[in-house]
Amino acid sequence: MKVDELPVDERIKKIIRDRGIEGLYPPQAEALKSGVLEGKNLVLAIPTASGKTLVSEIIMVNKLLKEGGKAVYLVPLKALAEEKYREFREWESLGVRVAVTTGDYDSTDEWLGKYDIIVATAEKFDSLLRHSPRWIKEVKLVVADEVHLIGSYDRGATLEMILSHMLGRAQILALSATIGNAEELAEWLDAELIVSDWRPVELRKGVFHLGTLFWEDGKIDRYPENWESLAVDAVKRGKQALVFVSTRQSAEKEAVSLSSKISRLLTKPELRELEQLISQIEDNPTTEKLKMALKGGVAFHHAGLGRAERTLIEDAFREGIIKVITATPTLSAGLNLPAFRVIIRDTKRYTDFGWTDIPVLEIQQMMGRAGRPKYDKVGEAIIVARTEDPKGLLGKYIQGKPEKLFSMLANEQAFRGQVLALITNFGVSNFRELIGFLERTFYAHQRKDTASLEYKAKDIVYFLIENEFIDIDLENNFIPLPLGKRTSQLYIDPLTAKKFKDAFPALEKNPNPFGIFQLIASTPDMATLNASRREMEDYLDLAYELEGNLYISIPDYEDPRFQGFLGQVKTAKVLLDWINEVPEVRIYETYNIDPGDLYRILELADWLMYSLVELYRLFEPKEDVLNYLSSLHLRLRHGVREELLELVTLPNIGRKRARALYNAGFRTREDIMRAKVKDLLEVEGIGIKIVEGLFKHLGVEMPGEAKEAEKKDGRKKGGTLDEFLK
DNA sequence: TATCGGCACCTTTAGACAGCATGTC
DNA sequence: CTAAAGGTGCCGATA
Repeated sequence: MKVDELPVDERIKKIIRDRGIEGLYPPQAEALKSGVLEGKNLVLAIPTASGKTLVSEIIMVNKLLKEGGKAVYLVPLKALAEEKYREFREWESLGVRVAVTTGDYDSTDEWLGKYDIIVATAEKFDSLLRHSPRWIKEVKLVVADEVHLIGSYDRGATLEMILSHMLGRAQILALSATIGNAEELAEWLDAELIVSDWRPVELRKGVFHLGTLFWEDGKIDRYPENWESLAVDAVKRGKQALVFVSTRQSAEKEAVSLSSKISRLLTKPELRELEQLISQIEDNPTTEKLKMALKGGVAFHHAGLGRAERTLIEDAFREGIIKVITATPTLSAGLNLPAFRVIIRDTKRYTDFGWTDIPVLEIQQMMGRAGRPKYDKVGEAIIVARTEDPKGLLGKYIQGKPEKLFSMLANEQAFRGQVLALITNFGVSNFRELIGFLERTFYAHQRKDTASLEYKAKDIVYFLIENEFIDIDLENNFIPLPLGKRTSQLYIDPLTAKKFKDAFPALEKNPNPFGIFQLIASTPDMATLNASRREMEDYLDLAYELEGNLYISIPDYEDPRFQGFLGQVKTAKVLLDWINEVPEVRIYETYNIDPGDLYRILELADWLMYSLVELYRLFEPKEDVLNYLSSLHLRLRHGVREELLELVTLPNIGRKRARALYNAGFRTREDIMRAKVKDLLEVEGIGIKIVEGLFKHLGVEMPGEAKEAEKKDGRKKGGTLDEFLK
């Protein structure tokens, strides 16, 4: 189908043609002819990179131009939200205003009212629904990207609830990977269904076993026995490869190993570019290995890397500077990062239940990464059989069908929060109405019988009443209580809120960081570290040493919570180090964690600490305790001791610069306002740009001497910070 | 007696969403 | 519930 023939606004066609697109892919054309443009719901199950985004763009913009209102685009990852936001902004030339909102970004509900397309993570939109801003009723279209995540154990329920809420209130466009029961999903959504495996780049799939590569069409290629030759071969042919493995350690090891083989194939300019790349990376134990691998044009990619490193690697791979990435599943569902050849080294994964086969759906998504649309005629996806039977892998993952999707609404933790929200935020005022709502869900559609779900809902309602989240009157009507409302808005698990509430009496008597951090770490919303076998004794000792500061009693060795408790102690200790200004690198070394792990822990602890303070407010707070908690929250956010809290509010001043300033004698805002530029520049980490920012913020005129100082800037600074850290 | 190599046993294991008020090193 | 790689520590052999 030609773009010109599209039954949409002329301005849309022009923008598409300006992108260099003249014709639509068959599945795109089919989708647009399905009736979506007339307002019908649609489930579109087609491979990644076959143009789902363009279809949704056309549908969104056409609807907005025709009817006004708003479109919401839901994604599963924050990084994906940013990516889509950048893409959609192209439509701003038509007067369509685009916004992103995730936990990282702006959240003032009414602020979003000014925008037409809102890109959001599912959880963020769920949270927005709970706050019910006025503009919600203007939402006329919801696009759910990666809708198959409805079947994800921990996050599926959220998506399912959003769609249950919006079904009938807005048009729904559900974008899915190929799944086993797309019809079922479409029936539920009262939607047209389009399934296709058409791809813009041909995909060849095969299994590699001991040097033999069995293609699905029966052809056979021979390689050296080690699977690494597949990656080396791709680079030899001037292409790139993506290698999926199951553990971080493997990713790092294989990256370094491949690097030595691939560096020989690189040209001088390529090596120089890599050197340049390496010089941009900050030093820590994790990046040391990364740098080693990068010397040969290879990188590993996993959640232990910091954000800066991740984006650096992704960008350099897109530009072709990096030839091979070895990755854990971080990359399997995330960003758009295709490569000529995808090599799947592992098809098993470690979970809470031990080692399990990775679902067909996920392996197929990894394989779908093969082939760069503008550069390759074909893409190759190869599964490596090491100990497995190659025929079995071929049958299961290449010729086999992906799994069916199952509703995960009944997942206890997710359901608990959703039931609470229905009562406190969505006006469900008795059990009958609750059941009424549940009957609209995918769970009900799929299972027909909602008896077990009702049973669970009843248990949760009792739990909520017993713990004063809600009340129930004589006519069995639900009455939301402040604890329930706040818990739902804070978006924390009711169980987390209960733990906080139960701890308040003890906390009031002895507010202290260790006890509070252990409490936070014991919460189901927190990702805790695990104490390794050899660390166990250390953390047990620490727990006994600080026993008086804990708000719980230390579990017995035989207690099933024992192992978890030690992990909580370890997590609490990391947080303790953080607020005592222990340098990051030392934290990585001491606790054997990666930068990404620390970032994650801090992000969660910050959110939960805020929630703790907010909930404490509801229970006749004592002034001094409240102040203590607020101050501890700030220390946690900035990673500083109490005395730096004032400095750290200044722009561009974090824990390091604040400490350097403080030790150099600049202890308050006034100190800085009175300071000479020359003296400030003496402080480690403070350059002319920072001083300008500080003075601007404080409303101080920049004296003329500053220009002169700028020339001198760059020489060695006094080592105040190092001195402190000794 | 110090050092090395082999071998059996032990240990460990992916990822990432949410609040709020504005700017890290 | 369904594994496999890397690390650790012991043992004995060797110089």
